[in-house]
Amino acid sequence: MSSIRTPRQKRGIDTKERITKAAMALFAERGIHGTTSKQIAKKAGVSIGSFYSYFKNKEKLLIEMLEDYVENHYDAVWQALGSLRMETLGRNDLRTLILGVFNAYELAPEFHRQTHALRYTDPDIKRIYDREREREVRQIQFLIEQNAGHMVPVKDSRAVAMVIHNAVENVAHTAKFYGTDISETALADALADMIAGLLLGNTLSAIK
Amino acid sequence: MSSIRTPRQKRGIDTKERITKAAMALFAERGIHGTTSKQIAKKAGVSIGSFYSYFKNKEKLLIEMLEDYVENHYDAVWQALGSLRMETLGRNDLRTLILGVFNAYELAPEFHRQTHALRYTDPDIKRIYDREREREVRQIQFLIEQNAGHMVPVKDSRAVAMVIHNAVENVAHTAKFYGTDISETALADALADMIAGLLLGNTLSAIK
Amino acid sequence: MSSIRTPRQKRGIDTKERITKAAMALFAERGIHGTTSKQIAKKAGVSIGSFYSYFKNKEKLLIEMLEDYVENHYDAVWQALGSLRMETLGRNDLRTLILGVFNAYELAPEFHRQTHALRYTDPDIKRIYDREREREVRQIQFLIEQNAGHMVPVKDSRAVAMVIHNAVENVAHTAKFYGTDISETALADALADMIAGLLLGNTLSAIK
Amino acid sequence: MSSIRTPRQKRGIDTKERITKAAMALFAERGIHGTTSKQIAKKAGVSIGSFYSYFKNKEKLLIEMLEDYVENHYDAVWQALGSLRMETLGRNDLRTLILGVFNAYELAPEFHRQTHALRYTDPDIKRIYDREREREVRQIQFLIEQNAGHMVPVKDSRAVAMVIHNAVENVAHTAKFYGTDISETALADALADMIAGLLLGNTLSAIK
DNA sequence: CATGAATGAGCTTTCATTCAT
DNA sequence: AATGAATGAAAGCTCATTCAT
Repeated sequence: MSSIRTPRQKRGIDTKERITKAAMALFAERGIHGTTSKQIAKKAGVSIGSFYSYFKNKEKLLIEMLEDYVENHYDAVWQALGSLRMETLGRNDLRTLILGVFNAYELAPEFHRQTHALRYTDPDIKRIYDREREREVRQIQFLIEQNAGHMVPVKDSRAVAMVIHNAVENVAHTAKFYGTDISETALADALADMIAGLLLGNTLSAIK
Repeated sequence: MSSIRTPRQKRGIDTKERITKAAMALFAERGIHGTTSKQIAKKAGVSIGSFYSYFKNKEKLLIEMLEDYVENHYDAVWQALGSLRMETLGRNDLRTLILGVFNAYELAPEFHRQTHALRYTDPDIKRIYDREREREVRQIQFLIEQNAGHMVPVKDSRAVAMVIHNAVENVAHTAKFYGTDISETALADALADMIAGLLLGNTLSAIK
Repeated sequence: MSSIRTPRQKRGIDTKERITKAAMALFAERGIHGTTSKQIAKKAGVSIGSFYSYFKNKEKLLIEMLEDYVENHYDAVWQALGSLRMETLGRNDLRTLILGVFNAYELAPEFHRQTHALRYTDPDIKRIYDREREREVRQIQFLIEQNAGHMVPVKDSRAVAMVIHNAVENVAHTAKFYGTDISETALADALADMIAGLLLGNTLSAIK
Repeated sequence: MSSIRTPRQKRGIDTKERITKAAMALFAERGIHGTTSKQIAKKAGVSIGSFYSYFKNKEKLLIEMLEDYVENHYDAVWQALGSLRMETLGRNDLRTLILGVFNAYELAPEFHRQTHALRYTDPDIKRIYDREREREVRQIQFLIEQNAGHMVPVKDSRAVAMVIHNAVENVAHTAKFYGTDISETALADALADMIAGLLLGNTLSAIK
């Protein structure tokens, strides 16, 4: 019966958004597992019944929020790309890109952290993050292949792209989630050197 | 008060071990959050009362198991190190080390995956993994500094060590937790190239 | 969070009352400590979830019930007062008042007995009974002071009021809770004589 | 089987006493319900198995302790009596006796408070306190009857004795358990006046 | 005799979800 | 459409007591 409502009018859209906003705030504040559907409904100023007419269940709400989020995160990650000219791509451009990635985590760090935890555990969430990873790896791979002429030749561009992606992602997590006494710029420098060493065969920047 | 039993006799040690074994199996099978203390006790063939006389609560059991585990994991990660001579450390030695790290994940992959998820969420677990990371980063940093003579000079050895650690860790997670169509050896090759590019300034191996 | 429901509609009020009634019956039957929240819910024909949406916990239920009860008990204790004229207050009026107090215990003797036991032990319950005692002592003190003209002068009217209160209370407990072979009227007579001896300086009644 | 040990040798007596002492301290500290048999055994430096070979169960321990205690309490209550000459018993002697009763509560006030709470609830404890009350009431009644010549004649000496006992007991509880801003001496004065008014027909003391 | 490991019934409480109004 | 009262499975944990060693 009770089919899930897909809001078409303004009021419905507002309500759905209010729920999403409330959930985002509460997830950040007390964790996903620590937040109950009642709390979300209350914070959104909506009855629990309404909540369940907009979202089949808590899990579906989370999935929907996450799909939205990764879209935005992806855009934020790659927005710096537009301003770079590939033919002259150098170690400092890598550094800029990396800092752009770090920045993208400011969008909703707690939500990212919380959901990424579930990637190890929840198959639906894993699927979303895996799909996202695939997109980013392909993007990196595309860049490598497009610029093969200016770079050290690469045996397995997909493996290389994956390794670069994983390195950047985990260093971003260290910087943004786990914390470290090392500064973000120092991390970005080392990371840029490492990737430059691989792709550009040029480690002079590290020597400087 | 509720003094936790520290078993001294054979029987007590057996019991504690049986609980730990049962927990390990169940955590892998249905996840940490999906496993109840009653289930663990039942699988261990022990009363729930016994469970709670050996462990203050589920959390404490987990912590104790994890402390044990990371110790073993650390040993497994670095065991390949003994057979290497630093003066001649080359790209292929890095590759061997990396495959050794991948291998260390076979110890208890599901347990590692499940607990690492909680690193984002549970402060006690975060502390353990952070401590472990520190240990490994220091080890890498030590290697870098010891072999400074044979390597490309490095500006900030701690940041470099952290970046290398993060890269290897996340690629291992991709290989062992998230899954990918890329083979482990291809990943290890790309990773070895990347680190060699940074430290050895020598990417010919990638070109071969 | 776990916002406790304050029922506004008929259904909710019914439910809350059903819980209260069931609790009252079970407390009398098997004691407060011997009654579980599940039993109460079951007897009230309500789910355990409902129980906990009306009362934060068993303790809070008890407190709410007790606050209600002492209010009614107080009214019952003093209702006989209205018909007395102070200027002519005599030993027999005291006797009437005392029997009125005894009677007030018929409201819910088991509940009174059970909760009064906790006065020695539970701070919240102690607070309620202490507040009630204060109210009654003030009432007695007021009567003494209002009628100072017709009475033996009293040095410390508050101490005297407390002593009278305590005497009447404990004799009522003997009559209603602990039991004795002495009849209630005999106790009331002795008590009236004692108080009359103190306030009216007139113990002839005892001789009669 | 496991019949309860009645210790005849010194060591056994010591052990039993150590358990009793430990229980007394813990009952005072955390309440009777808040104390577990394990805690008692631990504090007594005895195994839980030993505990149960000296006492059939926690309840029996409590009963045994209480029987002992009321004996001592009774002695303490009446010790002031020896020094009084009945023929000349006056209001101030009553006051002295009352202060003696108050004092007797210093023996183990928390234990008295805790156990007296159970009088309303636990039949075995009720029996002990009822028996004790009977003893004291008889003692008072005896005094009244012995001194009938010097006193206002009394209709029902048993009822009078009960009323006096109840008054004194409850005022002692107010002073020692519930607490009040009225001083103990003020309470004793008012109480002495009240009893004197009943027995001695003499309230001049109150007037001074 | 002493020990303390083991037992397990039973308690309180939470929360995702449903459905009558 | 919106509401929120009602549900109940299920979790974590305690503690008096027993009995094999």
